[in-house]
Amino acid sequence: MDKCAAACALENSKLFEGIGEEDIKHMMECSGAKVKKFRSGDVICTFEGSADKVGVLICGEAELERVDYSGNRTVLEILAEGDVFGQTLAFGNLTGDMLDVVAKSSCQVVFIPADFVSSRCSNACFRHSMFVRNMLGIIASKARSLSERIEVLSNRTIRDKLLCYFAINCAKARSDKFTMPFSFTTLADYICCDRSAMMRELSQMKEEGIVQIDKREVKMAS
Amino acid sequence: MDKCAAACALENSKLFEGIGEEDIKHMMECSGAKVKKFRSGDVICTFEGSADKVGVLICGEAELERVDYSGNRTVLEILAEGDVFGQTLAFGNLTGDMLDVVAKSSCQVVFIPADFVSSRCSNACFRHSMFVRNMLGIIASKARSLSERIEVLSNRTIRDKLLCYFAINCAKARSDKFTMPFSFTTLADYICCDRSAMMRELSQMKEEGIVQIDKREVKMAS
DNA sequence: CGAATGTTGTTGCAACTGCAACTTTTAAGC
DNA sequence: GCTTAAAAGTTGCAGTTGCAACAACATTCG
Repeated sequence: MDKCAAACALENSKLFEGIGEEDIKHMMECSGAKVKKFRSGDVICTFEGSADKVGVLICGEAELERVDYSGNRTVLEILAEGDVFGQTLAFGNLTGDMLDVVAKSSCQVVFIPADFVSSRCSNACFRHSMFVRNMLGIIASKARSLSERIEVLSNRTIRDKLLCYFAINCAKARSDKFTMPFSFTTLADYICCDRSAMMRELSQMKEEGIVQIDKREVKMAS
Repeated sequence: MDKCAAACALENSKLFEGIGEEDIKHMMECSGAKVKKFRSGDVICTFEGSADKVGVLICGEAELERVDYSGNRTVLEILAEGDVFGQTLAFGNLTGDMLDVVAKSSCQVVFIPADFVSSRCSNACFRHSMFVRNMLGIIASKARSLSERIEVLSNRTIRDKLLCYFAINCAKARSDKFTMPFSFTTLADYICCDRSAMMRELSQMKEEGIVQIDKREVKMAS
């Protein structure tokens, strides 16, 4: 038995916030949604001929990854509990690269047919509008985090990307320090640059006294 | 009189799709939304102490721009008719840089208090849920275009960024060519690199016969 | 425990890119 | 139609970055 299955249930998800257990059950039937479980390393979803479903990560951690023609892996998105992914919402995979969502720990995922979200519920579920409203909140926060990443990526040098990323996270923590949610290897993917080049830049910044780094805690000089 | 004011009205916006003219009028009052007009060059919105409003570009073109501490202008987003912007949805302006939405032509914008979108309508408007559903569609398409840009930016070299951008747009046009919606100067901002460096790369690519460029029409070699 | 796997940290070098400083073309405004 | 501003197109150069190839830790797991 994995932790995930025991600890989490549908009613804890942002998606069903404010909706009673009974109603959720009814909606799951009404929409034709399905819950699936995955183990760390499993491919949750590939953007190939997949039907138009929306996936919601109920619990666990996952990543949306791209593998381009020359084999480079890029983390396009880091997905946490409550995050949404899906063909309609994300990438149309227009470039032909491999694109998939991979579990980074034990995961539980709900797949909901996209038309249930966007159309009127044909069964006229009582809670349907609440569900749409919750979905709105989730996607809005997704848009926020995408925007945030673009803000980081819009910087032209590695140093500026790092400073921007650090500044944003310090601001979030309302402090001059914060703890990175992932490894430096993943950070390099997140800011889209070579890991060794990033490490070189980090070393220099440490030497110049701009930042202090202890494990995954980053502290910026005032 | 500018074209914009004559040609467009609220009911043509995606936001009010499927909602009757009368209902729209009622909702506008109910929500406390306001319509404002802008001319090319006007600053539509600054992300300073602004209240929590959602802006919808009803007609015209605008850009979300950032000006960093050293004066570099970056186009963070290109906004077209029906696009949404706002503090909650976009950047929290955590880095302290200047951030504003600037009109690129005559524009009409609706400002809607954010709580009207996310909360239950206290007046229990009949069309409120339809409105939320439309907003969902708009934000989802925004998330899509943000994702698309991240896909472009995640490439490490200018050449790969260009190829990615071209590939996506050819795929959208279902053709081996497409017409750029903006200038090369703006494209450089969009892919976040130096314009002259981009032009240099483009020249080389033309020489190598990878692409053909005529004005704003880009054609890729099969 | 020891092996295997993943993360951190470094370095040399060639290639790429940002910057500055121009000229030439287009487009826009009066 | 003329003036002005914006966009396109070039180039040299110095500084940055990607790439390849390691070494040193750290973690996980049978």
